[in-house]
Amino acid sequence: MKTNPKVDRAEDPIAKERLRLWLKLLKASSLIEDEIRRRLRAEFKSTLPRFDVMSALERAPDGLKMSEISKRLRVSNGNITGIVDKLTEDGLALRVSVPGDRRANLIHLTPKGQKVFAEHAKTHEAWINEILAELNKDDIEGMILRLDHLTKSLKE
Amino acid sequence: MKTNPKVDRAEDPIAKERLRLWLKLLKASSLIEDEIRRRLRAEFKSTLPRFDVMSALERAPDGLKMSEISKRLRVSNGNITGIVDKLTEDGLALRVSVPGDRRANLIHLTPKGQKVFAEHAKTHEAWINEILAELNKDDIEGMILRLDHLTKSLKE
DNA sequence: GTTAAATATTTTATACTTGAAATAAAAATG
DNA sequence: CATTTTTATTTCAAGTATAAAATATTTAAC
Repeated sequence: MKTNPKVDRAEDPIAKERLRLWLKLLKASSLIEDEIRRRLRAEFKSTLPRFDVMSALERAPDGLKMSEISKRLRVSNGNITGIVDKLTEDGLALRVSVPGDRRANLIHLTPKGQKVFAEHAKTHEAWINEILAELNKDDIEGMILRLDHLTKSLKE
Repeated sequence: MKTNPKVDRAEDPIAKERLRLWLKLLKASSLIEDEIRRRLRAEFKSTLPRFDVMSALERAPDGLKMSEISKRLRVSNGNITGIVDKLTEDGLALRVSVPGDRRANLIHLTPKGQKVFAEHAKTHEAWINEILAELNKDDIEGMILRLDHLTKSLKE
């Protein structure tokens, strides 16, 4: 059986390189993410989703609607319901009803939540600094440039 | 209250850059990963963990022990138990007992599993090629180099 | 060769995640 | 102003993930 290289083997060599890049990007990202999750659990008995929600709330002094949180973190509404429930049980967040719209709530960090998050955020930054310590300024700027390019191209 | 800039504000400017890099790395990686999960679900009614397990099995013609799968994918044993259970129910994988060690099993892809995975893998590669289409050879090689550097530094 | 240690896997409790369905309220349409 | 559509959120079922405990078996130590 004859094969026509133009058709049967038409794979770009560059397609394989793109796949290789993706696998390496995923691996690096997962290694770091797993380590952060591990430390959040061990040091603070917390989790990355909780950290992410608190981080979003921290930057919104007037509170955020549930749908706004899920939009910013790109996760489902139902997911946010559960995480905010837990934060509320732990006294870290509050649902405040919106006058004039009985469907919605504005979620706020409590003062305790602000205090807890401030500590977590500070430690988190130190962890990342430690984990990425081997990267110098050129490495960092080089990667940021290319990641910006990539992320921009992903949004269409 | 006087502050001493050498102590109170001792943050490296580079620490902030490392954090910025991490957030961008995580974002790019999550965007791609979410898209792949979405397509696996929509096109194949499958999931990324199932794809990953089948991919590991495909490269091991003699089968893999449960512990070997979880080691390669860096996930817990219990997790692999559940995924292999599902693959087995669907007729895609098999547990084969190891003569001389009644604790262990070797997990294999069935012929159906091989066929299904071959199709998924081919499509997956095309998706990545499409998703990363904007990246040229220089971008790709530049990122691969830096990611290799990063991943290497993460393993100590 | 019995006891102790290590290995292989499963089970359990808890948490995260999604998409889809359900509920409720507000806004738009006719 | 009654009906439809949109918006906001929760609930649900199913799958994914972990750490820790439980089982079972093998290997090592004495």
